[in-house]
Amino acid sequence: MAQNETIDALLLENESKSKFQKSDVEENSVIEKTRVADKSPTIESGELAVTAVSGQNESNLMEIAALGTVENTNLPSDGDVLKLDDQINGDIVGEEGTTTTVQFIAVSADEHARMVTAGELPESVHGADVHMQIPGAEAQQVRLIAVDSSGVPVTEPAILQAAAEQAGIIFLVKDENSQNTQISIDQAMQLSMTKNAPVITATTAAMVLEQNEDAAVADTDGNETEDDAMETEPKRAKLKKPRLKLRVYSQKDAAGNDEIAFLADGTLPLSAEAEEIHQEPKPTDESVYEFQDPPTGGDAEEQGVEILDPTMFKKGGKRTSDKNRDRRKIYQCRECAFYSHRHSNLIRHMKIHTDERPYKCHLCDRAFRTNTLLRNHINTHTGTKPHKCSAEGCSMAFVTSGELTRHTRYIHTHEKPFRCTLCDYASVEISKLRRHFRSHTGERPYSCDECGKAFADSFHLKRHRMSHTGEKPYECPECNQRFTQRGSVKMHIMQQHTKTAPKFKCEICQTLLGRKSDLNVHMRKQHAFQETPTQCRYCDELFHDRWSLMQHQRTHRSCGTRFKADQPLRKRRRFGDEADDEEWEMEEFSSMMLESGDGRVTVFVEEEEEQEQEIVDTVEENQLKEQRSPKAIQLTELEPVDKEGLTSTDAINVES
DNA sequence: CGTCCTCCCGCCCTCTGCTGGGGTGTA
DNA sequence: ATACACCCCAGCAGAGGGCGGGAGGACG
Ligand SMILES: [Zn+2]
Ligand SMILES: [Zn+2]
Ligand SMILES: [Zn+2]
Ligand SMILES: [Zn+2]
Ligand SMILES: [Zn+2]
Repeated sequence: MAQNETIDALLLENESKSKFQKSDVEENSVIEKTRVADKSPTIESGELAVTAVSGQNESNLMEIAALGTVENTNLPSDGDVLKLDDQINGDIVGEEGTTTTVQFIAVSADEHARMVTAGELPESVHGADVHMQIPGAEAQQVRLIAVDSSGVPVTEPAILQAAAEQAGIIFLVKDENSQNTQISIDQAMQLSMTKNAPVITATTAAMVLEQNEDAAVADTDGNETEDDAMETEPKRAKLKKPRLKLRVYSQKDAAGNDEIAFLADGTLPLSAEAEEIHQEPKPTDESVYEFQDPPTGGDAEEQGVEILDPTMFKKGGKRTSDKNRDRRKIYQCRECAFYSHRHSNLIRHMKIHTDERPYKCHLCDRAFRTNTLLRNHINTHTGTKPHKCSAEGCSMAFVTSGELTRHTRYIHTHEKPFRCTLCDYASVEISKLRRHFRSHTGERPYSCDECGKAFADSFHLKRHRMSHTGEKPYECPECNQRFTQRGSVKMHIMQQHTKTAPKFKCEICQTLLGRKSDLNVHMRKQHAFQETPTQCRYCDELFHDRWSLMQHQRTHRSCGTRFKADQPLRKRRRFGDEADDEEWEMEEFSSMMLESGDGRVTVFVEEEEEQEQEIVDTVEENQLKEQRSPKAIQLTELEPVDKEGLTSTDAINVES
């Protein structure tokens, strides 16, 4: 890679140690710094932070180095960390650790060719041709290459996939329903080599490694307290999953400007510049999105472990604040993967493995592990909420400052630091982004133990379970009928008792329906354009939608076979200039249009021309409009019209 | 240590939209 | 008389907003 290029890296740590991410505030600092540096904006998805920077290279080469580091360290064999590594390398833990670093490089096809020509890459390194969606940057078609730290191609699918997952890169192809389907990196590479390869989108995903039934990470203590007994399985499992962390750092460039750069983990020789960077010590913070400027710390390698006492391990510090890699002791819990470099924090942590709750509330029978928790709890009894919202007209107050900050973002500033890389969604909290992202990936971590149906959200599962128990928690105060969801009883009251439910009118046939979704069904059933027309059972006429056909046939019955011009005012738009195939019989319309004689027909026809091909599309457009602007909803509360009394004039008026 | 602050998971809520059986009008 | 059509409506799921409270980092 050329010098002076800014290289973005996704530095990844496999943190199975229950370290948590930084706050939204820290998150913001990333974004802000990025802007200060006048670089591309940074967007994070899930726990992954990616920074796209074009760098000083005037070519439009986009280089993104993503490191998925898979390493074994000489941890004790009963340490329950780095299970993923065990799985991948199959190495015996306890021996000198081995490290497999998979480097993903996104280059243009041209650059790829150049690298091969220049001997920087073996010819055999093939990549995945993907549409790379990097937040804040325009998506680019790139070739994603996977090599190890020596530049040797990595081909083992399991390692590739694990590294891609660690790096938080996911690959999506559109299925026949235009839905994104996630594929493995190996599949992406295979697909890329085929003729007529589909468009593969590579993007970044929230990463929480699913260890699934890996017994090694299963909860080992079984010491859940009564208070915790209601915790669900997913929660328990999740707590023990290895967590992947990503850091993005900045440094000053030669000119002293902020520059997004990366810190590698000491294993990857990317360039001279990169070497220099990752010799810098890493920050001392656990933040995923920590944005240090300049970098102040570096990951020290995992050090040897020596037993401090029977209840804890000690091993080398994973971070230092010292360029010389001063080795700080860390104290590891023997019950779980937690460790800390403060003994006192470990002691405090150990309380979660026992039922010890020395701090008892004198107002109720709850007890807590720490005094702070007790105090916060007592505040809920007394209503003491020291952190008051200062926004005008807002009387909310909170027990903690963090709650206030969050409230302010939700209600007042609408600041949403967490943005989806695949759509416009943004959220105040990262957990919401994770949840949202599952709607892109289709991931459904919460499954019903009764029927196996899986859900993307824990609440969905809980709500679903009621369908098995037959539980109907909500009751209509008027008629005592019971319902499964609150929304249902609300609707019931509006429709049955207060009669305040809005009506939705079909603009084609004036039918009034009680719900928008019923209108949708009506449109699909009655007014959807059918490619193959149906012939009137009494004459030769052909119709492309059911309602028109039925209306027409009605005229035969009421008036013999005499034609009557109460035809539907639906005319199929022409596809391009094709004037043939199954056009509406315009002659019949023209008499009717002349009848109206006020020019409105012309307007009607023109509007129809502007609309998309099919009536179905029209309906969908209307729905979109409604979503954008509630005022556009046709919420008429008119008296129901007599369906049989429709005339062509009525239908025309709908358009006005 | 005690404490403050940060960070996170998960709970609960609403709004929204689809589905399919029931009931009723109609041909 | 009866089969059919179709709106009505509860059931139920998808998505997102807002908050409570527990655990951990760091510091005095
Ligand atoms: Zn407020
Ligand atoms: Zn999205
Ligand atoms: Zn179920
Ligand atoms: Zn009622
Ligand atoms: Zn209609």
